[in-house]
Amino acid sequence: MKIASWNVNSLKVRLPQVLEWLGQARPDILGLQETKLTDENFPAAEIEAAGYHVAYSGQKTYNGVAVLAREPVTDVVTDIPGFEDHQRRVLAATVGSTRFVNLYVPNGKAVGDEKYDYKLAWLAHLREWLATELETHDELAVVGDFNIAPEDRDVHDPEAWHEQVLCSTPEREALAALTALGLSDSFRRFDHPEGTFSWWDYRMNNFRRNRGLRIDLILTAPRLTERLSASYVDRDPRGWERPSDHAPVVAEFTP
DNA sequence: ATGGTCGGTAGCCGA
Repeated sequence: MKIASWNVNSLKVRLPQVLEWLGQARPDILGLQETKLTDENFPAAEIEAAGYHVAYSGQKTYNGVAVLAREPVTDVVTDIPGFEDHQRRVLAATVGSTRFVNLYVPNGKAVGDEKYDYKLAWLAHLREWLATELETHDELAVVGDFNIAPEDRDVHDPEAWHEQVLCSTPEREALAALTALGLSDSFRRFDHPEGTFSWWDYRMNNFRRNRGLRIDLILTAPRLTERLSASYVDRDPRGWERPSDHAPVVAEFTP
């Protein structure tokens, strides 16, 4: 089994690349973030024609998440229970025996900004929800754009990013509170070259210079962690014409 | 030199 996560920064623009990548990578489940499409504008027919079932939760202009899967998608949840939010950032679904939680974690804008406080509150509610999801689903995967670089080795220039948004101690502690539930950062179960990132700002030729951060993660519950056979970033689509600023991240499991 | 690019939208905001 192969699962993946990709912040596409507008599915309207990136649909051809998503279809291309589905064709070559053939993931069983793919979580998309920043679709930036209302549900009535979601390109479900094109995705289904590529052999994928799909569930989506979107809004105009901002945010928006979707789950694409080769098997039917059921038991869809689009909000953190008990946390009122008009921003479409959550899509949990069951695919086969896998419980798949796809997230677009708030960016936070800057440490101390009201958006930063919203981010930390959002993550605190997420933790409570995932604790209950873990009680009911052994094969839980939590994927998405977490907008948090877990450690300094996930940052091209840790000094420049020190205590900045995406790297601050409260954000990292909020992420650590998720992994403390028993969810493993699958990427770190394997060896990787230094400077492996998943997001590179469009500005300043940051991709060419590999000035990036690893903020797109696949967290796995123990029953999936023990079956992990690979976890990596597929950098290729970031180098395509008119790319997203994020690359897909992938995890593979033995049957 | 304190910006720099995208995408969506509408003449700026968010990332």
